[in-house]
Amino acid sequence: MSGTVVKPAPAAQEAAAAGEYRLDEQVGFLLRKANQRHLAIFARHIPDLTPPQFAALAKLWEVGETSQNQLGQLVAMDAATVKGVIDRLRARSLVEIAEHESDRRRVVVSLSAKGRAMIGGLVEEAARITAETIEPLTQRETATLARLLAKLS
Amino acid sequence: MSGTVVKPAPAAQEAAAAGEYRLDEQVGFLLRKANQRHLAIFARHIPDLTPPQFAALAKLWEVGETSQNQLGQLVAMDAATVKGVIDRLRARSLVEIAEHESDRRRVVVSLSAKGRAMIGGLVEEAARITAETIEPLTQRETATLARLLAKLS
DNA sequence: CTGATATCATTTGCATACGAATGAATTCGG
DNA sequence: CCGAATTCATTCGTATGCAAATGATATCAG
Repeated sequence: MSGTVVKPAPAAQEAAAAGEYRLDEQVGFLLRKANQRHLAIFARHIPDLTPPQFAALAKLWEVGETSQNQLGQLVAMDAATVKGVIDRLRARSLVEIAEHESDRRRVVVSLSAKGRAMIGGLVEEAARITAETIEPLTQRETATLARLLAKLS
Repeated sequence: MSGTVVKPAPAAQEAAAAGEYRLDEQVGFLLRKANQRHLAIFARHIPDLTPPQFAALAKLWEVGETSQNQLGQLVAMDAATVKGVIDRLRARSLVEIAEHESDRRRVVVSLSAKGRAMIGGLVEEAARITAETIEPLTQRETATLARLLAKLS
C-alpha cells in the first residue's frame, strides 16, 4: 500500500495521509448530496409540503390511523420530530388527533377529509418526483439502487 | 396494469390508488433512511463533530484555504449553512478566518493548528465510519452504489 | 467613468433531526 | 396487588438546511 503518490494535492500539508481520504468519495457524502438533489426536486413539484410531511400523510393514507409514536416508526421519524410534523399538519387541518380508547398515553392520528383529498391528488405528482429523481439512471440501475439502499437500512 | 389487487390495505379508504404508491419503495424515502443510519454511525464514532463540520475540516485539510462561499460549494453546503458551520468551528478554535487580500467581500477560511491536528487524527476513524456504513454490502455492491449515487447528483 | 449587474457574506424565518430529560400511564415480575 | 421497568408523548437545546432579503463590494457595458 501507498507505494508512489501520483500527484500530491497542491495545498495539503500532509499530502500522503490526505491522499488516502477523499471526502467526495465517501458513501456518506454521496448520500447527503443525492438526498439534497431529491429534496430540491420534491420542493419544485410539491412546494406546499415537505417530504416528511408528505410521508406522514401518505402513510396515514395507507394505514388509516395510528398512534403518533407508531406513525413515527412507520415513516422513520424520531418521536420529537414526528410531534413537530403532526403539529404543523394539524395547524393546516390536514390531520386530526383523538384520544386512544383504552391507553390514555396515546394520541391517535388520522387524516382529515381535507388531508385525504390532498394526498389523493398528490400521489401522481409524487410518482413524477421519483421519476425525475431517478432520471439519470436506467431502469436496471434504479432497481439496483433501491435494493442496495434498502440493504443499507 | 392494476389487474387484481392481492390484498387491500386494511384501513386504506382508497385501496386501489393507495396500492399504486408505496412510500417505503420510493427512492427518496430510502435515501433518507440510509442517510439516517449513516448519521447514527458517524455520531457513535466521532461524537464531537457533526458530518458537515467534519466535511468542512476535511476539505480545508485537502485544499488549504478558500473563501467561505467556495468551501460551501466544495462540501455541498448553502452559503447560510456553511456560515453557521464555520461559526461553530471557529468558536472551538478549529478554523481561522482572515480578510482576502484583494477582494474585501471575501472571508478566507483555513484550519488552525488545533484543527489540523484534530482532522489528521480523525481520518482513520472516518474510514472506519465508511466501512461500517457499507458493512451490509459486498465490495462490488459498494462500488455500484457509489457509482449510482454519484450519477444521481 | 458610471449605472446596471453580479458576487460574497450575513441575517431572518421556517422545518427537519436527534439526544436527553421529564411526566403520565401502562405493564410486568414477584 | 405493588413497586420497578417500560412505553408514549412532550419539551428543551443544538445543529443542519434552504429560501429570501439585505448590504457591501466588484465587475462589466456603454
